[in-house]
Amino acid sequence: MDNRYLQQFKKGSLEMILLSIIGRDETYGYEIITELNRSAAVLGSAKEGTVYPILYRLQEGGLILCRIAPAAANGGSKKYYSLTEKGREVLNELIDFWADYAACVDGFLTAYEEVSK
Amino acid sequence: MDNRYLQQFKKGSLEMILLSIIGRDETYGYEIITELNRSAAVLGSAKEGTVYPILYRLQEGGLILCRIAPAAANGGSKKYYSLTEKGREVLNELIDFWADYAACVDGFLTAYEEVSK
DNA sequence: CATTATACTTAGCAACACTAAATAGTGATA
DNA sequence: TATCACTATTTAGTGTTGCTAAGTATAATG
Repeated sequence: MDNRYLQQFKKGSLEMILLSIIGRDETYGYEIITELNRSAAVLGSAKEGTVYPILYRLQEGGLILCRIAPAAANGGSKKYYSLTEKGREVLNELIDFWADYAACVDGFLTAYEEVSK
Repeated sequence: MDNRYLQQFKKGSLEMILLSIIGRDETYGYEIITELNRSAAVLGSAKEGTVYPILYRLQEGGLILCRIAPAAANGGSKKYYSLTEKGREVLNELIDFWADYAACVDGFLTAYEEVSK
């Protein structure tokens, strides 16, 4: 299974996933990375160079906001992110849109399977 | 709803969708475009600059092969594409992978909805 | 003091969908 | 026959995204 497809599938949905994680409770980049690597093996291993730029982009777009916490035990200082009102609205729209989109894709795949079986 | 997300969601899955359409029956670029625009409104309007490069890429990778048909009534000559054995294998793997991937995404989204309701 | 773990930053790259325009053949219509 | 509409394909250039790979910085541990 070519790893290229995984990389492409992620596009767009990774941003939505980060919003949904932050929407559960405020969290920071490193924790998001470890969470993804622990509970989402199908996504492959999430890297810093992927996650942090998404966080900056979301902040830039006003979808999340940042609270800097002092350095905790054994580590650097954390940047806690939480959803803004706009972020929550966009996430809810994205969730609806994702459902439509996935249903559309499934439509093509089942149509293929109907014919090819 | 920012149109940007749609464009990103498509990445990777559009290639899979084209494979599934070709896998139903041999077809050509223009027909794929009209089919997408007719029955997949959620994908937005499919453009030539999107579909044809994917076809070339799939052919390059040995997933589909091409048969040139003479000009039909009222139109130019068509290039009919069909799945190769390799293409069928890859498509089947992609379908399985897509199911896992979509389930993973849905997992994050429902986890968010559990908390935020 | 070196190591380990935590936490964030960023320059450069590759892949993909899109924009936009072009080419070319066919049939109909005036 | 000149023009238009429709069919069908091609392709150069662009923007967004995730990844690679390297770096900075803090604090506990031994």
